[in-house]
Amino acid sequence: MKIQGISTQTLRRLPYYLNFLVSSELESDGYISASAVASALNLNEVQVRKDLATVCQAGGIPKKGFPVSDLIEGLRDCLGQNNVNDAILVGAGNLGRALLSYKGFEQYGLNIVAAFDLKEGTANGKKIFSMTKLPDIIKRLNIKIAVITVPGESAQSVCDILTQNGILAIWNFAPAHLRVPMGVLVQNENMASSLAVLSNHLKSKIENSG
Amino acid sequence: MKIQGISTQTLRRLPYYLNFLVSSELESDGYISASAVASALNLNEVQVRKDLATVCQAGGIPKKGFPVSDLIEGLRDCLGQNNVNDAILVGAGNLGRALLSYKGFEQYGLNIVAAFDLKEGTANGKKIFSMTKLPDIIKRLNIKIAVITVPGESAQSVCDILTQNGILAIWNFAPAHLRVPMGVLVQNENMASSLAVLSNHLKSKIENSG
DNA sequence: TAGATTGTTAATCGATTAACAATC
DNA sequence: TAGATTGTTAATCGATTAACAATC
Repeated sequence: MKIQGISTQTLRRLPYYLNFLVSSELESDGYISASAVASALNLNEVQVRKDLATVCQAGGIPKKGFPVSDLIEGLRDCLGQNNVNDAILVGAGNLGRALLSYKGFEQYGLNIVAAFDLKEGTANGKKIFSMTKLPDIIKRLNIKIAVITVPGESAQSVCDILTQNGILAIWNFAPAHLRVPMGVLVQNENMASSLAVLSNHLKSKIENSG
Repeated sequence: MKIQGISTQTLRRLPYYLNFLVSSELESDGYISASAVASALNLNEVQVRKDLATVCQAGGIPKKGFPVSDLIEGLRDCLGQNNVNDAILVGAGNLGRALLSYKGFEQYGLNIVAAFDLKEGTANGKKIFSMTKLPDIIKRLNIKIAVITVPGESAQSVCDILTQNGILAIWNFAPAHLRVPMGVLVQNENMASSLAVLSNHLKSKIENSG
C-alpha cells in the first residue's frame, strides 16, 4: 500500500473521481478510460491519467482503460474510507451543532465520537462534554483528529490544548490562522476565504458589464 | 477602485489579514509592518508585503509600515464587505439548515435572503420556498449569488436552473463537479476534499511511526 | 495492421521565495 | 548617518499541460 507522496492537489481531486466512478459503475463494462473521466469532470486528460495511475497500482491497459473496481478500491484506500477515522469536535455553537447533525461525514470516513464546549449540555440529542473532560477522552479513545468550530478568538488556545493531547490533524472552521507544532496538519475550511473569491469575481463581473 | 487581477491565492489570504488587523488595531500606533503581520500569521514576509501593497493603493512607508486604517478599508473593499451581497440557498437538508442558521456569513458580507427546497416548509423559523418559485424570486430580488447544499445527484440540475436564471457565482457544498457556462464562477467548499487531505496525512503519520 | 489509450519526458505557467536596490 | 522597511527583479518550486513514444 504505497500511499505516501500523493500531492495535495491530486488528493483533493480523488473524491470527485470516486463520486463519478461509483455513480457510473453499473453502466461501464468494467473498464473506464482516463479520457472518459476527464471529459465527464471537465479536467485535463493527462492530469486524470496521472491521478488514476497513482491510485491504481496495476496501471491502466492501453485501448481499454483502468479497471473500475480497482480504481474504486484504490480511491477508498487513499481516502481512508476503508478505515473510518474517529474524531472529536470542539465548539458547539451554530456551525458546530450543524456539523454534528450533518450525516455526510460518515460517508467519507469521518466519525465524530464526541463534542465539547465550555459548558456541558446537549445538542440535537447528542451530549456536549465540558472542555475539562477533553484530555481524558482524547486519550481514552485514542483520537487523532479534531474539528474546531469555536469563535476565532479562542481557536488558538483550543488548538494548543488539542495538540498537547496528541491530536495530529485539525480541521479548522474558525476564521483564524493556527500555529501548530511540526508534524500536525491543519486543514482550513475557511468560509471567509471562499466568500472572498466569490464576491471578488462578482464585483469584477458587474463592473465590467456596467 | 482597482480590484481586478488579484490572484486567487492572495484573495484567500485577505480575510486572515483583516481578521488580524481588526483584532490588533487598538494596540498599534496607526501603522503596521508587513514583517509584523507575516510573523503573526506565520507567512512569508515578501508575500505579505505584496499582498498588502495590492490592497493599499497608497503603498507602505519605509521604516513605518502600512497605515492600518487604510489597510482595513482596502481589505473590506476587496472582500466585498462594504457592500453586502444578497444570496439564496438551495437545499434545506442538514447542511443547508445549518448554514441558514449560521450567523457568521453576515459578518463577511453575505446575506442569505431566501432558501429553497423541493417542497415548501420552515426551518429554524425561516420559510423555505418551493423550487418552482426560484426563477421569480431570483429575478425580483436581482440575486447573483447562490449557495448549493443539495445532494450530489441533484447538484448539476439545480446548478443549471440557477445559471439559466442569471446567477453569476455559486458556492457549492455538494460533492459534485459542476459544469457552468463561461463567466459563472463555482467556488467549491468540498468537505470530502479536505477530509481526503486530513486522513491521508494521518495515515502516513501513523504508518511512519508504527 | 491501425487506432485508441496508456505512460513518460519536456515545456509552460502561476505562485512563492530570495536577493537586492530604494527610501524614509 | 544608520537601520528598518518598502518595493522590484530574478530564481525557485510545484502543478499543469503539451508532445511523443510505447503498447495492447
